[in-house]
Amino acid sequence: MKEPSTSVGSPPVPAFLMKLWALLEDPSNSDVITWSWNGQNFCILDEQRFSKEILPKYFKHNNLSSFIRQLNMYGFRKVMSLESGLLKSDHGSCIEFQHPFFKKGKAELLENIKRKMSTVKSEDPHLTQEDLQKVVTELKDMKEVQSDMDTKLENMRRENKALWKEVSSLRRRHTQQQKLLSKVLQFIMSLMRGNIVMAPKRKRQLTLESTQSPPPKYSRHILQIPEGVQEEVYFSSLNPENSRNKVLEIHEIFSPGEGTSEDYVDVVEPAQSVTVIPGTSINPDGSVREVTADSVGQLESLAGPNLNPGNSNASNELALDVIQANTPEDPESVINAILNENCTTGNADILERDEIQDFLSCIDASLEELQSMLSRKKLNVESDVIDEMEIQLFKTEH
Amino acid sequence: MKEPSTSVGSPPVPAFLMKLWALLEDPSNSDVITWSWNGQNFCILDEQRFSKEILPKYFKHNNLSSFIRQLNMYGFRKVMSLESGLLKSDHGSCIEFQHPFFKKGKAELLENIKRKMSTVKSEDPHLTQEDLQKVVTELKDMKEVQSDMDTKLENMRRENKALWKEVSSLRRRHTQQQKLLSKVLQFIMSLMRGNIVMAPKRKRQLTLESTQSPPPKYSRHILQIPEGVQEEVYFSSLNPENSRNKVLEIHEIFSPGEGTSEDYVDVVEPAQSVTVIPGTSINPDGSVREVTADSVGQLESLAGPNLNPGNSNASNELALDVIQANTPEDPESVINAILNENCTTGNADILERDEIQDFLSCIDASLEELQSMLSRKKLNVESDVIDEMEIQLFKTEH
Amino acid sequence: MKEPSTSVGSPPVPAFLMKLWALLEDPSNSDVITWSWNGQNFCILDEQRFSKEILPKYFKHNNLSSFIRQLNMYGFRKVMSLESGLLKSDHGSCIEFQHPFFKKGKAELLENIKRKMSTVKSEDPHLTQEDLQKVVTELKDMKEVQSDMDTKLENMRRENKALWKEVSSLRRRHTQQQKLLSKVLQFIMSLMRGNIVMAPKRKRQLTLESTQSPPPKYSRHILQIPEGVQEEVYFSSLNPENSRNKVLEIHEIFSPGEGTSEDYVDVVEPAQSVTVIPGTSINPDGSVREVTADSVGQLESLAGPNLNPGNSNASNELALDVIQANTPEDPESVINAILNENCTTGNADILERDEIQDFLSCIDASLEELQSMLSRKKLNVESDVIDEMEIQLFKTEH
DNA sequence: GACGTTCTAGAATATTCGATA
DNA sequence: ATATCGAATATTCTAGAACGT
Repeated sequence: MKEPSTSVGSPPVPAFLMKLWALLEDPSNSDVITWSWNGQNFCILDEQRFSKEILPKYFKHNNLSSFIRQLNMYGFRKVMSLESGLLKSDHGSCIEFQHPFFKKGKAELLENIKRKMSTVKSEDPHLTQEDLQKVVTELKDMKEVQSDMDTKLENMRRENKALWKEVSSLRRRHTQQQKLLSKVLQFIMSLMRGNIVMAPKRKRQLTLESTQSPPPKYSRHILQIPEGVQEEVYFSSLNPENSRNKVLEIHEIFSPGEGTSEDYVDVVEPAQSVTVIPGTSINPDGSVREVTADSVGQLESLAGPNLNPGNSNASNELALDVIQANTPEDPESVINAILNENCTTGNADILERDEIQDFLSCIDASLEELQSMLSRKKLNVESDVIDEMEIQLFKTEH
Repeated sequence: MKEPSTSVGSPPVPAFLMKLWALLEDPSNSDVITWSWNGQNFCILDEQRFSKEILPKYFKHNNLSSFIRQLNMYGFRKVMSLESGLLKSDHGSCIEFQHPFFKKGKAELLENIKRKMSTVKSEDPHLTQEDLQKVVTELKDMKEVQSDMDTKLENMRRENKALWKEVSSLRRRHTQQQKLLSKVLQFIMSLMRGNIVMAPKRKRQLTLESTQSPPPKYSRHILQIPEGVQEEVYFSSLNPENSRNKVLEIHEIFSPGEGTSEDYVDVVEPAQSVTVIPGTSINPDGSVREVTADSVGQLESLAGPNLNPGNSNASNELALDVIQANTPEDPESVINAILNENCTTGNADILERDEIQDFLSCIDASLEELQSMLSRKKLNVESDVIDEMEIQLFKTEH
Repeated sequence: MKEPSTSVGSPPVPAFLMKLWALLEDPSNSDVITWSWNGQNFCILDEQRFSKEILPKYFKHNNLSSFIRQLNMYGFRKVMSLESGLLKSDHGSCIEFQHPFFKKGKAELLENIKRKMSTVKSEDPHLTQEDLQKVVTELKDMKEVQSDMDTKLENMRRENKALWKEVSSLRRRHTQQQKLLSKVLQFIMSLMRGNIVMAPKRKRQLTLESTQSPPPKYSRHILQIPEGVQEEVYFSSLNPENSRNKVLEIHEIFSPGEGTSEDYVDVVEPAQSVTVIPGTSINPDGSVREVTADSVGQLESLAGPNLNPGNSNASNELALDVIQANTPEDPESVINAILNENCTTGNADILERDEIQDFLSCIDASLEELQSMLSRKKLNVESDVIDEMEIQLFKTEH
């Protein structure tokens, strides 16, 4: 008959299991406790005698409950018999237990039977309550924190709205300033030229293509001006190819009838008001509206205000259109466009190039005129010229 | 002998207690189970007989353990006897139990004995524990997330501070630039007029107060320039309709093709320089300080230091004051003011007025001086001068 | 005949079901309780005998109601027979029950029969459970809130990036504009000086190095201009102290008394254009890239492409270098630098110096050239023309 | 610290009673 | 009135925990 080994090398089988095994193997106990008929389980046939006679021989007690406790501790389970719940089942009290690794004749399985661990986990249910309280407290704290953060966020959103508005305003003003500056430049240049051109005979010469003088050496020189020098851009507007009439146009521009300055804002605004605020957009009319991520608003470009005077005035709009075309409905992409837009490339260069060209040709023209003029005589500013000017002014202001 | 009542009115005493009481009161059981010597506890003298003979007579089972379970359920405790630890005390196995409200002869106390609640809560403690663990884990995660977000927020706050400062700086510079530009314009205008006035015969008239000619219509007239039309202020005087000189060029400048009127806003814009940062304000001197929502700080304007020269130095302050007056202590409202501020209205006009005044008086003064100067000598612009000028331009662009 | 197994691995079938099954399988009970004709249900044929004879053999009671209670507990339902509506059909009182998983011969279905849960729970665990549920719900809510906030944050980050880029662009353009303006001023100045200096006697003096006359007071004067007063730089050359014309006015304008350098910063400002965005930096070329707090990137300046014409093209780089030197690797500190940057100090002076030098030399050169040019021809502006203009002006201002 | 003994508690099912629809 | 259910108690089996070895 196989005996469970307590040899070294293998984990020692607990004493209880060894005793239980021995207890069952002892034929002298077979009328009190024995394997079940198929050797799968074991049965305590006489509870009374077992506890009072057998148990003390193997253990330090005579309590069936203690024995059962041990069985449970090692994972044994009671086998429910049909007659378990009988009202008058006085005698057939067969207490049957079972364990997957406790089978008759299979002593080698015993080492698989593990005692349940001490379950050292303090007072779970009790602590749970305390912990839950802590959790609730923390939750409350976190909620406050969240609330604070949300407030901060909202404040920053407002800040940013204001910032965008401010930047938009700055941009607008800058554009206008730029235009003003351009005008001053033009004015200065025309003044110079004007003084020259003013000569009665010279008027004709303003037509660009019709000069007989040698092409301006200067212009050649000017052409060598390194690009990237934006300043030159602005001068481009100075050189109307054949400017003779311009004035009329200006006139219109400057006299919007009532001419309250605010009127200009509106009229103007649409064109440059291209500003995009993520989460916020500034409408063409200057009003700010929110653009939630969810309700994607319309894209708007940051494309700077066009200062393009003269003929190159469409360049910025162009750039804008490009962006808008790409992302007509997606603010995200607009933002991305802004963020990814290479400032050193793209429209800037284009503009610059154009402007430079413009500028240079302007200067060429001016020089040409100057040359031709100067070649003949001094400049005389004649009264009729002024006359014309004033008349012009008068009209426009109306 | 008193019998525990099951009468109405008082909470019914559980069957177990009634049975236990009856069981102890029955003298026929006294050799198996009985009150202790002092009537404070009760003892099971013969475990075997008790479970197999007595119990079935009172309960639906014959298990001592079930009986003990009930005792425990009602709060009874086992009384540890001295011989409990003895190994061979098989016979004196007196199982003794006790309960504060279970005393011999005190049946009225029985109703104080409460069965322990069912504690049936499915898998509450177990699942609760697991769930609570999950909750705690999530809480920790969320805390980290919160922390991260807070950091991000703080960074953005700093960013925005810098942004505001930057924008403030830009605005300030823009304003100054604008002023500079205005002055240039003034200068140009006065120059032009100066040149004109230079005419020998006309000199007189330019002196404002000391002319025999009609009183200075100009100054008077100038003052009548319609407000709000700043551009016209600056340039209107320059371009008489039919003038063939300057005007031409200027003309071009002013007509950037499509000629959106937006260009004009800028000139007026300076008035807008009142900006407030929520949570952050930029002091007039450019320093940034924090304004928490709690400790509402004072609103302050981004309006750069006023460089207003001459008499119009109060214009910016004016605009600022307006806003501050409205919202002297509430940054929120200031932000709102910015956001809702109607770009086409407001202080702009005020400023304009001032600026115009300023401008006009400046011009007046300039003219005066020019007159007096010019009265002595005459300016001659020679053609080669122009030449040089262009050369000069070329050089600088290098 | 199949017997319901109590083997391991499968959830144990409750005793009640086992007993019920055994009870029905026992032919000795067939006259009291049995399967229905089709094996779908089972019937209690004799209520009396069933409860009083059969039940006690299987259960701890003899109450039909208790048995039925158990049936209900396990989901059995009574089958309403046709005679159910009959008034006195006591004899054929066939009590029939049914369960979808309780079918004759289908013992394997028994394990699908589940007892209804106890439903009752004590207060403590119950509340704990509810509380935990609340906590879990709150946690979920908070997570959503967090997610929302994170989204908002991200949007704002993008916004700010765009803002920074925009501001950078504005700054760049402003700087360029400023330079343009400076040139205009220079030009005007040289023009003026030309005009004035044009006076035969004055020419000599303008030549800087080669004059026999007293050294150019202008240049000297200019050099003496207190630093930090940039405005004066630009114009100082214009107004030799005693010049009585325009220049004076301009002068005043540009020197706002105390003349803290900050006022001039703007003119000079380009140097300050070093701005760093926490979490985001704008490269010199204007592109924006992210700078995480972790991987601290390099500070970079917003300083637009340097448009510095002439010799002063290094000014911007200079300023940038200064800041970078201070905080070569720490974006935080850069931000701080921006925030704490004293607008009235620092690099501005440096730049100014350079610019001034540049400017002055430019002007000197211009003057020289102008002188030499003007010495040859003269421009005559005739008075009557001027007259007309002024009249015109008067009119237009209407 | 693992194991053993004991007492008590947990948990599921079982039994009973009464409420409810 | 019946069928189902709620709830308290009861019974059983298993687990927790204290204490000792």
